[in-house]
Amino acid sequence: MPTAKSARQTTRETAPRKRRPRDSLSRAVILEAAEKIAERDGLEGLTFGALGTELQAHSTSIYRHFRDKDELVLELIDSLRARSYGSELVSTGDWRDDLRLISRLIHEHYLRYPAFAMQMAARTTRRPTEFKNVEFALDAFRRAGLEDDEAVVATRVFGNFTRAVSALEASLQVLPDEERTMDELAWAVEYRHLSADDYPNIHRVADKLRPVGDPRLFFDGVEMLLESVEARIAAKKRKKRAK
Amino acid sequence: MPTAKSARQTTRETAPRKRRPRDSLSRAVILEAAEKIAERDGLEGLTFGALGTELQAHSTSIYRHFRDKDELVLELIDSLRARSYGSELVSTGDWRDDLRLISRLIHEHYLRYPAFAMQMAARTTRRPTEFKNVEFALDAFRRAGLEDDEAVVATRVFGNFTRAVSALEASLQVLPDEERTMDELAWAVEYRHLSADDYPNIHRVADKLRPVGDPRLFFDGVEMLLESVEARIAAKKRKKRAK
DNA sequence: TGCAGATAGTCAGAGGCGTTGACTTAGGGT
DNA sequence: ACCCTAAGTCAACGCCTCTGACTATCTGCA
Repeated sequence: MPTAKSARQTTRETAPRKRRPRDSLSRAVILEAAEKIAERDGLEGLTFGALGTELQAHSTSIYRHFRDKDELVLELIDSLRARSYGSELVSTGDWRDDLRLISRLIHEHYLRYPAFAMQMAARTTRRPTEFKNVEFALDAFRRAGLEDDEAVVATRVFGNFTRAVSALEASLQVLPDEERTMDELAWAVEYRHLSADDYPNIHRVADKLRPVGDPRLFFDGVEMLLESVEARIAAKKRKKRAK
Repeated sequence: MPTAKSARQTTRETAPRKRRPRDSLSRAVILEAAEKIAERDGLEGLTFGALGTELQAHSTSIYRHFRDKDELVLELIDSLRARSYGSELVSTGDWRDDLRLISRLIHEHYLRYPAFAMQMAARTTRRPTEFKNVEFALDAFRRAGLEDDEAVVATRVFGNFTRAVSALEASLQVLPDEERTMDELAWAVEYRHLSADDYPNIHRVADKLRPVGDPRLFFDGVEMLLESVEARIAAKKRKKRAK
Protein backbone atom coordinates (compact mmCIF):
# COMPACT_ATOMS: atom_id res chain seq x y z
CA MET A 1 0.00 0.00 0.00
CA PRO A 2 2.65 2.58 0.81
CA THR A 3 4.57 1.93 -2.39
CA ALA A 4 4.17 5.33 -3.91
CA LYS A 5 5.29 4.57 -7.38
CA SER A 6 2.42 2.32 -8.38
CA ALA A 7 -0.52 4.25 -9.79
CA ARG A 8 0.01 6.73 -12.55
CA GLN A 9 -3.17 8.04 -14.05
CA THR A 10 -4.44 10.91 -16.07
CA THR A 11 -7.38 11.55 -13.75
CA ARG A 12 -5.34 14.03 -11.71
CA GLU A 13 -7.94 13.78 -8.96
CA THR A 14 -7.57 10.59 -6.99
CA ALA A 15 -4.14 9.68 -8.19
CA PRO A 16 -0.91 10.68 -6.45
CA ARG A 17 -0.10 14.26 -7.44
CA LYS A 18 1.93 14.84 -10.49
CA ARG A 19 5.22 16.52 -9.91
CA ARG A 20 4.98 20.29 -10.23
CA PRO A 21 6.85 21.68 -13.24
CA ARG A 22 10.26 22.96 -12.38
CA ASP A 23 10.51 26.66 -11.38
CA SER A 24 6.75 26.96 -11.08
CA LEU A 25 7.23 27.78 -7.41
CA SER A 26 8.71 31.03 -6.14
CA ARG A 27 8.60 33.33 -3.13
CA ALA A 28 5.93 35.42 -4.80
CA VAL A 29 3.70 32.49 -5.67
CA ILE A 30 4.01 31.05 -2.20
CA LEU A 31 3.28 34.38 -0.51
CA GLU A 32 0.18 34.79 -2.63
CA ALA A 33 -1.09 31.40 -1.53
CA ALA A 34 -0.18 32.18 2.07
CA GLU A 35 -2.13 35.42 1.96
CA LYS A 36 -5.16 33.58 0.60
CA ILE A 37 -5.04 31.03 3.38
CA ALA A 38 -4.42 33.62 6.09
CA GLU A 39 -7.37 35.67 4.92
CA ARG A 40 -9.59 32.58 4.78
CA ASP A 41 -8.54 30.58 7.85
CA GLY A 42 -6.49 32.95 9.99
CA LEU A 43 -2.93 32.45 11.09
CA GLU A 44 -3.51 29.15 12.81
CA GLY A 45 -4.73 27.81 9.48
CA LEU A 46 -1.52 28.84 7.80
CA THR A 47 0.47 25.62 7.95
CA PHE A 48 2.89 24.04 5.55
CA GLY A 49 0.31 21.36 4.95
CA ALA A 50 -2.35 23.86 3.93
CA LEU A 51 0.16 25.71 1.78
CA GLY A 52 0.99 22.44 0.09
CA THR A 53 -2.59 21.67 -0.88
CA GLU A 54 -3.25 25.26 -1.89
CA LEU A 55 -0.24 25.19 -4.18
CA GLN A 56 -0.83 21.61 -5.28
CA ALA A 57 2.71 20.96 -4.24
CA HIS A 58 4.39 18.99 -1.53
CA SER A 59 4.52 20.91 1.70
CA THR A 60 8.23 20.63 2.12
CA SER A 61 8.90 22.16 -1.28
CA ILE A 62 8.47 25.50 0.45
CA TYR A 63 11.72 24.96 2.28
CA ARG A 64 13.48 25.46 -1.01
CA HIS A 65 12.35 29.09 -0.93
CA PHE A 66 12.07 30.02 2.75
CA ARG A 67 14.46 29.05 5.51
CA ASP A 68 11.65 28.47 7.99
CA LYS A 69 8.15 29.56 8.82
CA ASP A 70 9.25 32.72 10.62
CA GLU A 71 10.92 34.04 7.49
CA LEU A 72 7.77 33.36 5.50
CA VAL A 73 5.52 35.09 8.03
CA LEU A 74 7.69 38.21 8.27
CA GLU A 75 7.78 38.57 4.51
CA LEU A 76 4.02 38.12 4.37
CA ILE A 77 3.47 40.83 6.97
CA ASP A 78 5.42 43.35 4.98
CA SER A 79 3.65 42.63 1.74
CA LEU A 80 0.28 42.94 3.46
CA ARG A 81 1.24 46.26 4.99
CA ALA A 82 2.40 47.74 1.73
CA ARG A 83 -0.81 46.76 0.01
CA SER A 84 -3.17 47.77 2.79
CA TYR A 85 -2.27 51.39 3.39
CA GLY A 86 0.30 53.76 2.11
CA SER A 87 -1.72 55.29 -0.64
CA GLU A 88 -4.36 56.74 1.68
CA LEU A 89 -1.92 58.57 3.89
CA VAL A 90 -2.46 62.14 2.69
CA SER A 91 -2.39 65.15 4.98
CA THR A 92 -5.71 66.86 5.65
CA GLY A 93 -4.09 70.09 6.73
CA ASP A 94 -5.32 69.78 10.30
CA TRP A 95 -2.87 68.12 12.65
CA ARG A 96 -5.59 66.53 14.75
CA ASP A 97 -7.31 65.00 11.74
CA ASP A 98 -3.99 63.80 10.42
CA LEU A 99 -3.31 61.90 13.61
CA ARG A 100 -6.85 60.56 13.67
CA LEU A 101 -6.36 59.41 10.09
CA ILE A 102 -3.10 57.57 10.57
CA SER A 103 -4.21 55.89 13.75
CA ARG A 104 -7.44 54.81 12.10
CA LEU A 105 -5.62 53.37 9.10
CA ILE A 106 -3.28 51.36 11.27
CA HIS A 107 -6.12 50.24 13.47
CA GLU A 108 -8.12 49.03 10.50
CA HIS A 109 -5.13 47.29 9.03
CA TYR A 110 -4.45 45.37 12.24
CA LEU A 111 -8.05 44.31 12.52
CA ARG A 112 -8.04 43.14 8.93
CA TYR A 113 -5.23 40.72 9.70
CA PRO A 114 -5.73 40.05 13.39
CA ALA A 115 -3.66 36.91 13.41
CA PHE A 116 -0.55 38.90 12.48
CA ALA A 117 -1.27 41.89 14.65
CA MET A 118 1.11 41.11 17.47
CA GLN A 119 3.98 40.42 15.12
CA MET A 120 3.22 43.58 13.19
CA ALA A 121 3.16 45.65 16.36
CA ALA A 122 6.35 44.33 17.85
CA ARG A 123 8.71 44.04 14.95
CA THR A 124 10.50 46.75 13.09
CA THR A 125 10.46 46.17 9.38
CA ARG A 126 12.57 49.16 8.38
CA ARG A 127 10.85 49.68 5.10
CA PRO A 128 9.41 52.75 3.36
CA THR A 129 5.89 52.32 4.75
CA GLU A 130 7.24 52.46 8.27
CA PHE A 131 9.37 55.53 7.58
CA LYS A 132 6.44 57.30 6.02
CA ASN A 133 4.31 56.74 9.07
CA VAL A 134 6.89 58.18 11.42
CA GLU A 135 7.46 61.18 9.19
CA PHE A 136 3.74 61.81 8.91
CA ALA A 137 3.15 61.76 12.67
CA LEU A 138 6.24 63.84 13.45
CA ASP A 139 5.04 66.47 11.01
CA ALA A 140 1.59 66.58 12.56
CA PHE A 141 2.92 67.07 16.07
CA ARG A 142 5.27 69.78 14.88
CA ARG A 143 2.41 71.63 13.23
CA ALA A 144 0.46 71.28 16.47
CA GLY A 145 3.13 73.42 18.07
CA LEU A 146 5.38 70.94 19.87
CA GLU A 147 9.14 71.33 19.98
CA ASP A 148 11.29 68.68 18.35
CA ASP A 149 11.95 66.84 21.61
CA GLU A 150 8.31 66.81 22.56
CA ALA A 151 7.25 65.77 19.07
CA VAL A 152 9.60 62.81 19.17
CA VAL A 153 8.18 61.58 22.45
CA ALA A 154 4.61 62.25 21.36
CA THR A 155 5.16 60.38 18.10
CA ARG A 156 6.52 57.38 19.87
CA VAL A 157 3.84 57.32 22.55
CA PHE A 158 1.14 57.81 19.96
CA GLY A 159 2.58 55.11 17.75
CA ASN A 160 3.01 52.65 20.58
CA PHE A 161 -0.52 53.31 21.75
CA THR A 162 -1.93 52.84 18.26
CA ARG A 163 -0.08 49.66 17.51
CA ALA A 164 -0.34 48.10 20.95
CA VAL A 165 -4.05 48.73 21.50
CA SER A 166 -4.89 47.72 17.95
CA ALA A 167 -2.97 44.51 18.46
CA LEU A 168 -4.80 43.93 21.70
CA GLU A 169 -8.17 44.31 20.05
CA ALA A 170 -7.07 42.11 17.19
CA SER A 171 -5.93 39.40 19.53
CA LEU A 172 -9.41 39.37 21.04
CA GLN A 173 -10.86 38.65 17.63
CA VAL A 174 -8.54 35.73 17.19
CA LEU A 175 -9.66 33.96 20.36
CA PRO A 176 -11.81 30.89 19.83
CA ASP A 177 -15.47 31.88 19.78
CA GLU A 178 -16.33 30.17 23.03
CA GLU A 179 -13.72 31.97 25.06
CA ARG A 180 -14.43 35.31 23.47
CA THR A 181 -18.13 35.31 24.18
CA MET A 182 -17.47 34.11 27.71
CA ASP A 183 -15.06 36.97 28.26
CA GLU A 184 -17.43 39.52 26.80
CA LEU A 185 -20.39 38.27 28.74
CA ALA A 186 -18.38 38.48 31.91
CA TRP A 187 -18.35 42.26 31.81
CA ALA A 188 -22.07 42.36 31.29
CA VAL A 189 -23.05 39.78 33.87
CA GLU A 190 -20.44 38.94 36.44
CA TYR A 191 -19.44 42.51 37.17
CA ARG A 192 -23.02 43.35 38.01
CA HIS A 193 -23.06 40.85 40.82
CA LEU A 194 -20.09 42.16 42.77
CA SER A 195 -20.94 43.31 46.25
CA ALA A 196 -21.38 46.99 46.93
CA ASP A 197 -19.24 46.68 50.05
CA ASP A 198 -16.11 45.31 48.42
CA TYR A 199 -16.48 47.12 45.12
CA PRO A 200 -18.56 50.27 45.60
CA ASN A 201 -17.47 51.97 42.39
CA ILE A 202 -17.90 48.94 40.18
CA HIS A 203 -21.28 48.29 41.72
CA ARG A 204 -22.44 51.81 41.01
CA VAL A 205 -21.29 52.00 37.38
CA ALA A 206 -21.83 48.34 36.47
CA ASP A 207 -24.43 49.26 33.87
CA LYS A 208 -22.07 51.60 32.10
CA LEU A 209 -19.04 49.30 32.01
CA ARG A 210 -17.94 48.46 28.53
CA PRO A 211 -16.21 45.24 27.52
CA VAL A 212 -12.46 45.60 27.09
CA GLY A 213 -12.79 44.99 23.39
CA ASP A 214 -15.25 47.80 22.76
CA PRO A 215 -13.94 49.39 19.55
CA ARG A 216 -14.90 52.90 20.63
CA LEU A 217 -12.26 52.76 23.35
CA PHE A 218 -9.48 52.97 20.80
CA PHE A 219 -10.76 56.25 19.46
CA ASP A 220 -11.48 57.54 22.95
CA GLY A 221 -7.82 56.90 23.70
CA VAL A 222 -6.71 58.76 20.60
CA GLU A 223 -8.80 61.74 21.64
CA MET A 224 -7.31 61.70 25.10
CA LEU A 225 -3.81 61.81 23.69
CA LEU A 226 -4.79 64.67 21.40
CA GLU A 227 -6.29 66.53 24.34
CA SER A 228 -3.12 66.21 26.32
CA VAL A 229 -1.15 67.72 23.44
CA GLU A 230 -3.63 70.56 23.17
CA ALA A 231 -3.37 71.17 26.89
CA ARG A 232 0.38 71.33 26.71
CA ILE A 233 0.28 73.82 23.87
CA ALA A 234 -2.29 75.96 25.63
CA ALA A 235 -0.07 76.02 28.70
CA LYS A 236 2.84 77.06 26.56
CA LYS A 237 0.88 79.92 25.09
CA ARG A 238 -0.21 81.14 28.50
CA LYS A 239 3.36 81.13 29.70
CA LYS A 240 4.47 83.08 26.66
CA ARG A 241 1.79 85.66 27.14
CA ALA A 242 2.69 86.02 30.80
CA LYS A 243 6.21 87.00 29.87
CA MET B 1 12.79 -2.35 25.63
CA PRO B 2 9.44 -0.61 25.75
CA THR B 3 7.88 -3.12 28.16
CA ALA B 4 7.21 -0.74 30.97
CA LYS B 5 6.41 -3.17 33.69
CA SER B 6 9.75 -4.91 33.87
CA ALA B 7 12.20 -3.21 36.20
CA ARG B 8 11.11 -2.30 39.68
CA GLN B 9 13.91 -0.87 41.74
CA THR B 10 14.42 1.22 44.83
CA THR B 11 16.90 3.49 43.08
CA ARG B 12 14.08 5.82 42.01
CA GLU B 13 16.45 7.25 39.42
CA THR B 14 16.72 5.06 36.36
CA ALA B 15 13.70 2.87 36.93
CA PRO B 16 10.25 3.51 35.52
CA ARG B 17 8.41 5.90 37.78
CA LYS B 18 6.41 4.56 40.58
CA ARG B 19 2.76 5.43 40.56
CA ARG B 20 2.09 8.64 42.40
CA PRO B 21 0.14 8.19 45.62
CA ARG B 22 -3.53 8.87 45.26
CA ASP B 23 -4.70 12.46 45.81
CA SER B 24 -1.12 13.74 45.81
CA LEU B 25 -1.96 15.82 42.78
CA SER B 26 -4.17 18.87 42.88
CA ARG B 27 -4.75 22.13 41.08
CA ALA B 28 -2.52 23.92 43.56
CA VAL B 29 0.36 21.47 43.23
CA ILE B 30 0.17 21.53 39.46
CA LEU B 31 0.03 25.32 39.32
CA GLU B 32 3.09 25.55 41.53
CA ALA B 33 5.02 23.29 39.19
CA ALA B 34 3.75 25.24 36.18
CA GLU B 35 4.92 28.50 37.71
CA LYS B 36 8.36 27.04 38.34
CA ILE B 37 8.65 25.92 34.73
CA ALA B 38 7.32 29.18 33.34
CA GLU B 39 9.81 31.17 35.37
CA ARG B 40 12.66 28.91 34.30
CA ASP B 41 11.91 28.18 30.64
CA GLY B 42 9.27 30.67 29.58
CA LEU B 43 5.87 29.92 28.20
CA GLU B 44 7.04 27.82 25.30
CA GLY B 45 8.70 25.51 27.82
CA LEU B 46 5.45 24.97 29.64
CA THR B 47 4.22 21.74 28.10
CA PHE B 48 2.35 18.80 29.53
CA GLY B 49 5.50 16.77 29.10
CA ALA B 50 7.60 19.19 31.14
CA LEU B 51 4.86 19.40 33.71
CA GLY B 52 4.87 15.63 33.96
CA THR B 53 8.58 15.35 34.67
CA GLU B 54 8.50 18.27 37.06
CA LEU B 55 5.73 16.60 39.03
CA GLN B 56 7.18 13.11 38.63
CA ALA B 57 3.79 12.15 37.28
CA HIS B 58 2.42 11.12 33.95
CA SER B 59 1.66 14.09 31.75
CA THR B 60 -1.92 13.15 31.15
CA SER B 61 -2.69 12.98 34.85
CA ILE B 62 -3.13 16.71 34.62
CA TYR B 63 -6.30 16.21 32.65
CA ARG B 64 -7.90 14.92 35.83
CA HIS B 65 -7.60 18.44 37.23
CA PHE B 66 -7.78 20.80 34.25
CA ARG B 67 -10.04 20.47 31.28
CA ASP B 68 -7.35 21.59 28.87
CA LYS B 69 -4.23 23.68 28.65
CA ASP B 70 -6.13 26.92 28.24
CA GLU B 71 -7.82 26.48 31.58
CA LEU B 72 -4.48 25.81 33.21
CA VAL B 73 -2.82 28.86 31.69
CA LEU B 74 -5.67 31.16 32.69
CA GLU B 75 -5.54 29.94 36.26
CA LEU B 76 -1.78 30.34 36.29
CA ILE B 77 -2.01 33.88 35.05
CA ASP B 78 -4.33 34.84 37.84
CA SER B 79 -2.25 33.23 40.55
CA LEU B 80 0.85 34.99 39.26
CA ARG B 81 -1.03 38.24 39.24
CA ALA B 82 -2.27 37.83 42.77
CA ARG B 83 1.19 37.05 44.08
CA SER B 84 2.93 39.73 42.08
CA TYR B 85 0.99 42.82 43.04
CA GLY B 86 -2.00 41.99 45.13
CA SER B 87 -0.54 43.40 48.30
CA GLU B 88 1.10 46.57 47.03
CA LEU B 89 -2.06 48.09 45.67
CA VAL B 90 -2.72 50.63 48.41
CA SER B 91 -4.05 54.10 47.74
CA THR B 92 -1.64 56.97 48.22
CA GLY B 93 -4.41 59.52 48.61
CA ASP B 94 -3.44 61.34 45.43
CA TRP B 95 -5.36 60.17 42.35
CA ARG B 96 -2.45 60.81 40.02
CA ASP B 97 -0.04 58.83 42.13
CA ASP B 98 -2.57 56.05 42.45
CA LEU B 99 -2.81 55.72 38.70
CA ARG B 100 0.93 55.93 38.35
CA LEU B 101 1.22 53.20 40.95
CA ILE B 102 -1.19 50.74 39.40
CA SER B 103 0.14 51.23 35.90
CA ARG B 104 3.69 50.76 37.15
CA LEU B 105 2.78 47.58 38.99
CA ILE B 106 1.07 46.10 35.97
CA HIS B 107 3.92 47.16 33.72
CA GLU B 108 6.48 45.52 35.99
CA HIS B 109 4.39 42.41 36.28
CA TYR B 110 4.11 41.99 32.53
CA LEU B 111 7.81 42.41 32.08
CA ARG B 112 8.46 39.84 34.76
CA TYR B 113 6.48 37.24 32.82
CA PRO B 114 6.89 38.41 29.24
CA ALA B 115 5.84 35.08 27.78
CA PHE B 116 2.37 35.44 29.27
CA ALA B 117 2.03 39.13 28.57
CA MET B 118 -0.17 38.89 25.54
CA GLN B 119 -2.52 36.40 27.16
CA MET B 120 -2.65 38.51 30.30
CA ALA B 121 -3.49 41.59 28.32
CA ALA B 122 -6.17 40.08 26.17
CA ARG B 123 -8.03 37.67 28.38
CA THR B 124 -10.53 38.45 31.06
CA THR B 125 -9.89 36.22 34.02
CA ARG B 126 -12.89 37.32 36.09
CA ARG B 127 -11.18 36.87 39.38
CA PRO B 128 -10.64 38.99 42.48
CA THR B 129 -7.37 40.58 41.41
CA GLU B 130 -8.92 41.82 38.24
CA PHE B 131 -11.93 43.24 40.04
CA LYS B 132 -9.66 45.00 42.50
CA ASN B 133 -7.73 46.69 39.72
CA VAL B 134 -10.84 48.02 38.06
CA GLU B 135 -12.23 49.23 41.37
CA PHE B 136 -8.95 50.96 42.22
CA ALA B 137 -8.73 52.82 38.92
CA LEU B 138 -12.40 53.78 38.91
CA ASP B 139 -11.99 55.24 42.37
CA ALA B 140 -8.97 57.29 41.36
CA PHE B 141 -10.69 58.80 38.35
CA ARG B 142 -13.73 59.63 40.42
CA ARG B 143 -11.60 61.40 42.98
CA ALA B 144 -9.94 63.28 40.16
CA GLY B 145 -13.33 64.82 39.48
CA LEU B 146 -14.69 62.82 36.55
CA GLU B 147 -18.35 61.86 36.30
CA ASP B 148 -19.25 58.18 36.34
CA ASP B 149 -19.51 57.93 32.55
CA GLU B 150 -16.20 59.65 32.03
CA ALA B 151 -14.53 57.59 34.72
CA VAL B 152 -15.67 54.38 33.06
CA VAL B 153 -14.22 55.38 29.73
CA ALA B 154 -11.04 56.70 31.32
CA THR B 155 -10.59 53.52 33.30
CA ARG B 156 -10.94 51.38 30.22
CA VAL B 157 -8.67 53.52 28.08
CA PHE B 158 -6.10 53.73 30.81
CA GLY B 159 -6.28 49.98 31.40
CA ASN B 160 -6.07 49.11 27.74
CA PHE B 161 -3.11 51.43 27.31
CA THR B 162 -1.32 49.99 30.31
CA ARG B 163 -1.87 46.38 29.39
CA ALA B 164 -1.39 46.75 25.65
CA VAL B 165 1.80 48.78 25.76
CA SER B 166 3.24 46.61 28.53
CA ALA B 167 2.47 43.55 26.47
CA LEU B 168 4.12 45.14 23.47
CA GLU B 169 7.30 45.82 25.42
CA ALA B 170 7.23 42.35 26.88
CA SER B 171 6.87 40.78 23.48
CA LEU B 172 10.02 42.61 22.42
CA GLN B 173 11.90 40.96 25.24
CA VAL B 174 10.75 37.56 24.10
CA LEU B 175 12.11 37.94 20.57
CA PRO B 176 15.24 35.95 19.78
CA ASP B 177 18.33 38.02 20.54
CA GLU B 178 19.43 38.38 16.97
CA GLU B 179 16.20 39.91 15.79
CA ARG B 180 15.88 42.19 18.79
CA THR B 181 19.28 43.80 18.46
CA MET B 182 18.75 44.23 14.74
CA ASP B 183 15.47 46.00 15.38
CA GLU B 184 16.93 48.23 18.05
CA LEU B 185 19.96 49.18 16.03
CA ALA B 186 17.72 50.15 13.17
CA TRP B 187 16.43 53.18 15.02
CA ALA B 188 19.89 54.34 15.87
CA VAL B 189 21.49 53.77 12.50
CA GLU B 190 19.15 53.37 9.60
CA TYR B 191 16.91 56.30 10.49
CA ARG B 192 19.88 58.63 10.46
CA HIS B 193 20.56 57.89 6.83
CA LEU B 194 17.18 58.84 5.44
CA SER B 195 17.25 61.69 2.94
CA ALA B 196 16.28 65.15 4.08
CA ASP B 197 14.14 65.57 0.99
CA ASP B 198 11.86 62.59 1.50
CA TYR B 199 11.84 62.69 5.27
CA PRO B 200 12.63 66.21 6.49
CA ASN B 201 11.28 65.73 10.01
CA ILE B 202 12.95 62.40 10.63
CA HIS B 203 16.19 63.79 9.26
CA ARG B 204 16.08 66.74 11.62
CA VAL B 205 15.29 64.82 14.79
CA ALA B 206 17.15 61.60 13.98
CA ASP B 207 19.48 62.09 16.94
CA LYS B 208 16.60 62.32 19.35
CA LEU B 209 14.62 59.32 18.11
CA ARG B 210 14.20 56.63 20.68
CA PRO B 211 13.80 52.95 19.93
CA VAL B 212 10.23 51.69 20.14
CA GLY B 213 11.11 49.61 23.16
CA ASP B 214 12.44 52.51 25.23
CA PRO B 215 10.95 51.91 28.69
CA ARG B 216 10.52 55.62 29.41
CA LEU B 217 7.89 55.83 26.69
CA PHE B 218 5.45 53.86 28.79
CA PHE B 219 5.61 56.40 31.60
CA ASP B 220 5.50 59.30 29.15
CA GLY B 221 2.27 57.83 27.88
CA VAL B 222 0.84 57.55 31.38
CA GLU B 223 1.65 61.20 32.00
CA MET B 224 -0.05 62.21 28.77
CA LEU B 225 -3.22 60.41 29.77
CA LEU B 226 -3.13 62.05 33.20
CA GLU B 227 -2.67 65.43 31.58
CA SER B 228 -5.69 64.93 29.40
CA VAL B 229 -7.78 64.15 32.47
CA GLU B 230 -6.47 67.24 34.23
CA ALA B 231 -7.28 69.34 31.20
CA ARG B 232 -10.82 68.05 31.10
CA ILE B 233 -11.34 68.78 34.77
CA ALA B 234 -9.88 72.25 34.43
CA ALA B 235 -12.25 72.92 31.56
CA LYS B 236 -15.13 71.74 33.67
CA LYS B 237 -14.19 74.09 36.49
CA ARG B 238 -13.93 77.03 34.16
CA LYS B 239 -17.36 76.29 32.77
CA LYS B 240 -18.81 76.06 36.24
CA ARG B 241 -17.26 79.34 37.29
CA ALA B 242 -18.58 81.01 34.17
CA LYS B 243 -22.12 80.14 35.13
C1' DT C 1 24.82 15.93 -29.45
C1' DG C 2 25.24 14.22 -25.19
C1' DC C 3 26.85 14.18 -20.60
C1' DA C 4 27.56 16.27 -15.70
C1' DG C 5 26.05 18.98 -12.29
C1' DA C 6 23.19 21.66 -10.04
C1' DT C 7 18.82 22.49 -8.38
C1' DA C 8 13.68 22.23 -7.60
C1' DG C 9 10.32 19.26 -6.19
C1' DT C 10 9.22 14.82 -3.56
C1' DC C 11 8.93 11.68 0.15
C1' DA C 12 9.43 9.14 4.53
C1' DG C 13 10.10 9.99 8.92
C1' DA C 14 11.85 12.00 13.29
C1' DG C 15 10.44 14.34 17.12
C1' DG C 16 7.35 17.71 19.31
C1' DC C 17 2.82 19.07 20.69
C1' DG C 18 -2.23 18.57 22.93
C1' DT C 19 -5.77 15.50 23.62
C1' DT C 20 -8.61 11.01 23.99
C1' DG C 21 -10.22 6.52 25.57
C1' DA C 22 -9.27 2.45 27.64
C1' DC C 23 -6.70 0.45 31.52
C1' DT C 24 -5.32 -0.29 36.37
C1' DT C 25 -4.98 0.40 41.04
C1' DA C 26 -5.85 2.34 45.56
C1' DG C 27 -9.15 3.95 49.23
C1' DG C 28 -13.63 4.74 51.35
C1' DG C 29 -18.44 3.52 52.23
C1' DT C 30 -21.66 -0.07 52.96
C1' DA D 1 -14.92 -7.96 52.98
C1' DC D 2 -16.38 -6.26 49.18
C1' DC D 3 -17.02 -3.32 45.24
C1' DC D 4 -17.28 1.12 43.19
C1' DT D 5 -15.41 5.12 41.98
C1' DA D 6 -12.07 8.32 40.96
C1' DA D 7 -7.01 9.29 40.40
C1' DG D 8 -3.13 8.05 38.05
C1' DT D 9 -1.25 5.59 33.87
C1' DC D 10 -0.46 4.34 29.17
C1' DA D 11 -0.76 3.82 24.14
C1' DA D 12 -2.02 6.01 20.43
C1' DC D 13 -4.03 9.59 17.28
C1' DG D 14 -3.64 13.56 14.62
C1' DC D 15 -1.48 17.66 13.95
C1' DC D 16 2.52 20.45 13.56
C1' DT D 17 7.68 21.92 11.85
C1' DC D 18 11.72 20.58 9.96
C1' DT D 19 15.57 17.23 8.05
C1' DG D 20 18.04 14.18 4.90
C1' DA D 21 18.02 11.29 1.31
C1' DC D 22 15.85 10.58 -3.29
C1' DT D 23 14.76 11.78 -8.06
C1' DA D 24 13.48 14.18 -12.00
C1' DT D 25 14.52 17.96 -14.88
C1' DC D 26 16.81 21.86 -16.86
C1' DT D 27 21.43 24.30 -18.19
C1' DG D 28 25.98 24.77 -19.59
C1' DC D 29 29.83 22.85 -21.59
C1' DA D 30 32.59 19.75 -24.38
